[in-house]
Amino acid sequence: MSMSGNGPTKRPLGTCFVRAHRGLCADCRPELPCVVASYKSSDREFEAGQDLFSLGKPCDSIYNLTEGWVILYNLLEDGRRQILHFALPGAVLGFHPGDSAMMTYGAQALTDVTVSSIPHKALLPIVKQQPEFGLRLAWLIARDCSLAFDRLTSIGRHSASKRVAHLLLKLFIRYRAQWPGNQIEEMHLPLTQEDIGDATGLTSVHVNRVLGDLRKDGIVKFHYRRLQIINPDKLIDVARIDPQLVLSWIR
Amino acid sequence: MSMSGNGPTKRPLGTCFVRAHRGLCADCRPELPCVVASYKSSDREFEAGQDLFSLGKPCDSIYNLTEGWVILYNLLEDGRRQILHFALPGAVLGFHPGDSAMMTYGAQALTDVTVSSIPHKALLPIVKQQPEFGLRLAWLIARDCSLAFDRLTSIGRHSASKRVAHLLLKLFIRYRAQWPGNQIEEMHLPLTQEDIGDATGLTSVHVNRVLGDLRKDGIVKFHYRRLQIINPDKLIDVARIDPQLVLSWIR
DNA sequence: CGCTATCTTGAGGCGGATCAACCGCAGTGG
DNA sequence: CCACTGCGGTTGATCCGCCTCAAGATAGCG
Repeated sequence: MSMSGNGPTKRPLGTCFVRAHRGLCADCRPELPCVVASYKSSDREFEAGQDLFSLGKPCDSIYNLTEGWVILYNLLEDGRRQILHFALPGAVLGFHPGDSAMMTYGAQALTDVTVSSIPHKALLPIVKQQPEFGLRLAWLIARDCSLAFDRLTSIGRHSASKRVAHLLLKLFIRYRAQWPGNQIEEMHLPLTQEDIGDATGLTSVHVNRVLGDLRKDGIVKFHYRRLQIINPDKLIDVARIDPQLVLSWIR
Repeated sequence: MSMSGNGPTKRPLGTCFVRAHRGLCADCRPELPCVVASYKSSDREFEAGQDLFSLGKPCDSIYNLTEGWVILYNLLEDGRRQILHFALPGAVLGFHPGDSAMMTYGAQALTDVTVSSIPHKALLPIVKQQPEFGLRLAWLIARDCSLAFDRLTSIGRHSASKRVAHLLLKLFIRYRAQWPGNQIEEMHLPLTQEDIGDATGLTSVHVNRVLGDLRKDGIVKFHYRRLQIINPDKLIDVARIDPQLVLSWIR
């Protein structure tokens, strides 16, 4: 279940095939020389459904996601789940506060996934050789933190339909940002309605009703992991996101 | 409204007066040489209620909080608010994704506050001189991110009383961690019930009822900004936090 | 073709929001 | 000294959004 075949139909030739994933590697931000090239990072692959690391267990490496979708999640003792974050290519995973501490959340591959891993022990040497690496790492983590704050506001203060709309819009924009210059209004979104519920703090039953409403209102269709944005303006309105801000994301 | 006079009554002499605030400065993690000493960071003060930076405006410096409490928050168009994070001494504020971008959240001083500020422009030179600085920065931000994930789970999946208990317990533990070796069960918590509501996604009315229940059950008392933990074990149970984990925090 | 995961739809209940008083207390100004 | 004001907390009545439980329907897959 890779991302291939799910992409947009018309895609500009040339650089756009090089995904702008903004990770730790060399092609991400040209103005900063890259480190990973000089450090022999080892690639790993995970199948959809596998855990990259697990809740309550130690994790001795950080992962730089190069292909696929990963969710970070928390489990409650009664089996319910809260999805904390959707990681897209470029994300850094597993940089935890405190060396060799237990992870306080898990990471599961939503699709087949490839990552390059760097042991925690290697971080200090890398940083000494390439000081910019540390800043870039901080920058990537700060972005994830900002996304977490965003979802905190959504879950804490918005109604069900706004939460779902917000989630879909954000994922759509983040996905699209990986293929700059590309105009799409449809994408493969590897989620079940249960996943959407776990991310928005709702039950899958209620997510289903909300999606039905959004479809009836001609805003979005989400059916069997295919997301279509029918009316972007309405979606932005329902998601309670500043249109100005959306423009700045799209660039 | 400084923190003085609010501290615990019996405090071990000696090192415990040096607050372990784990910030960017030299006394935070002895194993890593510090940077800020070599960079002439400028101190600033803010009064309680003032904004360190505001939602939708640019912010050209990062702040290292040295004294006081700061909240990060979001405002909705209808005037409601979501508190995203409580920053305690040692925290790094204003390191935003993307240089000179608009802040997507605001920061307000809950008490009188002192910070040392470092312009964004100075970060790259600092990192080049002291590479560990970048790692420490990333580490601090990752910790905040982890706390945000924690609250996401609480708000998304727990009942009102669990959310409130979770918040109070976390704040208590984080406050106490600043004074290691100190046994206290009472603290000055500079929050209103409205603040607690804005942090937990509840209304102040409902927070009031929940606090009443917690008081009746002999778990905690929170009255006019004074928090007393009556029954820590029960609180840990209600907050749905792994007792093992709590122990590891307390050390 | 049966099995399982996912989606769909309905009925009923509850947790927390909303609306609306009222209290206690600290200023503050006459 | 007391009236006035404002903030924060307290309490009650009512309402509604979302959860829960339950029973199909549909799609994907070996």
